[in-house]
Amino acid sequence: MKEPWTRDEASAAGQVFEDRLWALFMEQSRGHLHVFRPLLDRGVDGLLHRLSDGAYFPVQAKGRSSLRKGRVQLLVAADSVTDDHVVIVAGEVVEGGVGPSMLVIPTPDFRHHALLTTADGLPVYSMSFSMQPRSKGRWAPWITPSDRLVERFGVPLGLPALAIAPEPEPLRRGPLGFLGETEIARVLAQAERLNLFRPFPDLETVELAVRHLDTGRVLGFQIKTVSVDRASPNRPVDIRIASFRPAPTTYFTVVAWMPDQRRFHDECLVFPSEDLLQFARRAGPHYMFEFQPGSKRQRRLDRYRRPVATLAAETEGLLSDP
DNA sequence: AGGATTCCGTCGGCAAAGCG
DNA sequence: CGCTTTGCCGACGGAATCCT
Repeated sequence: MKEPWTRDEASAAGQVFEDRLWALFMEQSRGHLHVFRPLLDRGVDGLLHRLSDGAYFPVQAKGRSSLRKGRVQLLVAADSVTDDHVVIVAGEVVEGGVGPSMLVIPTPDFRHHALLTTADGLPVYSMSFSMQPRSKGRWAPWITPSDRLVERFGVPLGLPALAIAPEPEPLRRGPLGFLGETEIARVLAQAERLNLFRPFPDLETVELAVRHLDTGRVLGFQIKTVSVDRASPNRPVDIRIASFRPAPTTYFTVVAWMPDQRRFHDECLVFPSEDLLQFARRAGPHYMFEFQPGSKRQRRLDRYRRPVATLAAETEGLLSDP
């Protein structure tokens, strides 16, 4: 048994707990559940993406480095558990791993069963739960063995590992793709009520997940970048068929970099992944179509053309209640 | 023997201390 | 100031013990 975490190590312990949690999800789901982490912490520590149906689960992780009489105690500010979509996952950090069981509980249930008290005049929820699963306290319905976490998110244990198609090109997403992804993140970051997430690790076809802070709805953007100039104003966009997973929550956006002007074209494409086959064709291992920003001749793409500047507002609209 | 009582570890709750 | 840990207390419930 090593020395207990000191005070200034406590926040580090929280980080360790988070990382072990994400690793557990990846390990237990065999690739069927992907982890996204926030670019900016706005109350959600991670998004779990269930590949079978595209569902997203926002997760708030609560790790404790010491038990209190064999129990994990949580005191959380009331205003930090107001989002009903969030699932709280709490557990213990032990040397080299996590405790044998965890609390996996939706925020509304947590608020309902925890004690609402005050700390220095501010409302705080207080609770504690035992590591022993035999206990039959009020929290028992949400206590889960740490090695069966994914079942709480609708992913059965023992699934065959999801084959990850090896990418033929060593640089599947080169500097240009990163530039486009960063541009979309920059534009979306301007929306006050959107929270951005990136996959962790970076093997998801969805490259950016966007969550609305008010409605809790999530969509994933697959970002494609083309480079256009006078000589080649019309450039192909290809999507690997092996990794293409259309889902109602998945959208594509295509931005056009203009290297001679060192900026992006004002026009981009935004379309639901389920629309792709309406205008793309098969080309070997890829689906393919051409994008020419500003063109009047690609009629089938017209309904998806957008000014980049309106992307944030458009995304907020997509995530608002219908 | 059977019911009542006591005991004790666990659980829930609350406040405050500790710490950078 | 924000966050986690610590101290302390009362309620609960199962089990051991006691009483008649």
